Amino acid sequence: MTAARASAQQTEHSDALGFRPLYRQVRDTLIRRLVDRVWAPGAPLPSEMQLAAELGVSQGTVRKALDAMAAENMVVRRQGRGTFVAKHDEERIMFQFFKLVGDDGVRSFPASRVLGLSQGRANAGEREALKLAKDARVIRIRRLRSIDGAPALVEAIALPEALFPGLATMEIPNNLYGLYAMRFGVTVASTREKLKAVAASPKDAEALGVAPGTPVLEIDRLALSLERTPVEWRLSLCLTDRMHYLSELR
Amino acid sequence: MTAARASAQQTEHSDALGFRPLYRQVRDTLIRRLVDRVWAPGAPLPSEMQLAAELGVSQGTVRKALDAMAAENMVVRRQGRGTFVAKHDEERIMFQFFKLVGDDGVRSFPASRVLGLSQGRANAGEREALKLAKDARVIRIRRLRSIDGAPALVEAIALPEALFPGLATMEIPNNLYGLYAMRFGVTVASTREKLKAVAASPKDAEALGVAPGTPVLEIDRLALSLERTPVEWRLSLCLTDRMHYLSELR
DNA sequence: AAGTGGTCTAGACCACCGA
DNA sequence: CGGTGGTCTAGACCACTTT
Repeated sequence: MTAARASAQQTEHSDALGFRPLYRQVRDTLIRRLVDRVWAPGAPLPSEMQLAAELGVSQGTVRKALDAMAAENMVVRRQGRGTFVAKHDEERIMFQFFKLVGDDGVRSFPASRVLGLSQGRANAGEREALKLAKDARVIRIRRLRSIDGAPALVEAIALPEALFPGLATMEIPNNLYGLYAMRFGVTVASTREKLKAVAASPKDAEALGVAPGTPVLEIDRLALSLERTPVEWRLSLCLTDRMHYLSELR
Repeated sequence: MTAARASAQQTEHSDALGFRPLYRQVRDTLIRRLVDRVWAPGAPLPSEMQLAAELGVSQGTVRKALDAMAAENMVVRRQGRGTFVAKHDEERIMFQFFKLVGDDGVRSFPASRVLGLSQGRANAGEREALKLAKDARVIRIRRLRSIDGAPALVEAIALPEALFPGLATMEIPNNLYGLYAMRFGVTVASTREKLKAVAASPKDAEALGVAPGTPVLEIDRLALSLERTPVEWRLSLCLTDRMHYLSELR
């Protein structure tokens, strides 16, 4: 984006249908750079003044773009220090994507134990959820997660193999989203969760150490990248006798 | 807030600890007026220019306050028309507070049938949830809600009697939040929901037409007013065989 | 045409941070 | 102290809606 941009924007203004404000174009340009890893997670972006000069817009316009990105948790702004690319550290995941809270109000991030790991052709459900082609392959992970040693949930995770080459041979960390970001350049920007109450199957009940048929909270989660493409499909079954899923609506 | 305000704000700027930006003070002033029903739900607020002149600040500051309130769903802004006080019509409730969606992706607002209505001293749970004094009284409503004639959920609702005098003698509409707003001047601005999977009790199972012990989704919802005081406590038990609770996270 | 909110700019000053 | 983001102002122009 150069000085020519500003006038290009003028013509876009005149367009009958597609009108995109300047700050939105700036936002999209910056998101593009985040996707392209121009700046690493945790690194500071150039200052508002520098970006404004480079992109040929006013500081106020850059500010509005950055404010929008901060509202979407893509960057973090710190007064007096700068604007930083959001990181996927445990704390962020815990508060942004992990909604399970102990009934005492304390949030605990559960430890994980991998129960199984496999690869293969995506089945119909996986293709549907992850929007994959007919012959695409997936990596599957099954984990048991515990809090204070007590089983809390079992997870079945499906990943497009194309996005995560070699993941199956790696050590699987507790914080998967950090791994996706660090090793594969994939940023989880949003999730869509469908919740149901179901009866635990014999297999899941055994893993969780409860009787088959025990009511468990099923969380069907699809994770999307910055570009809004499906990145991970995760089916979790949670024991909710000592914890709950917290949802705050405004 | 008059011209004197602007200088008062200057001194607040100098305060070591309590620093409140001008736009936030404007926002709080306007929220106060919403609470006091200076403008009815659905009515237009004065234009930005008029508010700016009246409050002795610039139009840009009023704009920032109104933008913040729009982000909190307190007002609705419409280009070329004006800024309006948010209404509690069915559509808004459906998309803002009602997160149950059919598995086919279609949202249906369930019809209601009142199963019971009573009044009395608040029990320990009700006092705790609604932050009531020891001898406070509550109104209790029990409803069965159905979609296409099929039972979908049972609700147990508790309301502080002090906030809703005479409600117990009224016709109970399907959209309770609209009633709270219209007849009692109480606006539900946000909710906090705790979700669990539980086994249906014999009583609830009978109401829902399922076998006792069937897994149901329990939604423990506390509704807060604009001033963030508890207004309603609602315990819902939902059948999730054909629907789910949708949660989108960014 | 008039009035509304939406965008964009430019400049001033303030609060916060680290060197 | 200098640099960062945060607030506030003022004015111009644009897009949308109603008259």
